[in-house]
Amino acid sequence: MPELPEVETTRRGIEPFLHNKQIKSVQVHNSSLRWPVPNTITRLADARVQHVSRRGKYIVLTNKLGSAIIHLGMSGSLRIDKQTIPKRKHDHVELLLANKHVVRFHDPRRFGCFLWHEGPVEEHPLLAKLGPEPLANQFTGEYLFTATRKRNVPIKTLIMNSQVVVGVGNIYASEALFMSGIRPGKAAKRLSRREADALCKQIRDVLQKSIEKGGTTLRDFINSDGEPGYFAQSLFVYGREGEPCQTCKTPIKKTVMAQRSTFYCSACQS
DNA sequence: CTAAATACCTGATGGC
DNA sequence: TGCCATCAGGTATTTA
Repeated sequence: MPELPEVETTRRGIEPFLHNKQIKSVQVHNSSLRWPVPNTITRLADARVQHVSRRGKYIVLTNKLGSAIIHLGMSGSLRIDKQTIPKRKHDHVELLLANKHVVRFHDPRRFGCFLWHEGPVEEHPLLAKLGPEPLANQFTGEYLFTATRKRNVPIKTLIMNSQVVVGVGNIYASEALFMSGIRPGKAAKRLSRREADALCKQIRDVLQKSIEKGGTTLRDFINSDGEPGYFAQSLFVYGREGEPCQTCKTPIKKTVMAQRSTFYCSACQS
């Protein structure tokens, strides 16, 4: 599921149920996620949740003892259920709340994680080396231009590198490059300053607009209210191989880059 | 240092 | 209907 807009949509969905709330208990049904869920995760229930935050695609739940670091991987979701609703297959972790609700972490492929860290969460190894947030002021055309210098990787691969900028996943990488008129396979170091400016702006715009619309739905994304999102219909190139470009009618091409499907218009993008 | 390959896992889909 | 191959929104880690 998760591109950054879905993660932010999820964060906003669970925040009202967790902010300043006391979790009654943490129940781990299957600890074999990408890394084992530690036994210390129960400390999440030992003090009120002070913050429900996000860094890149990581959702962070913080109390005075430490932080839960949650990632949804490829197929994960967090949702709010009534405790009377039976948990489903692949509901690996549950946070039982006082008000008869439960937060359920669901992840069929188990590429996600649910870790516990004590001390400043930004110092956790998974977070320490992350690049800027795409919607933060530090993410500028100048920054992106500098980051592309001497880099021979395809620009699509570069913008998906979380050490350069966080939160740009496979869907929105293709979309932002289309909106910028830049071919995904172009070597990063060949970008002009003007192209870097445009790409920065389009990354910000596509993510911001998607967050506003509540996230893209593909396959099994369920937002925290249990309702699917509804943004897939406004993608321009992703998943549209062979369909006419909405700008020039040229059929959209599909290629593979760093083992990921990549879509672009050979006429509009250079 | 960079870049590419590999690893983790289940489920949906399409061809035969 | 069943079986098999292929693909899927992520990213840390290993290898070159």
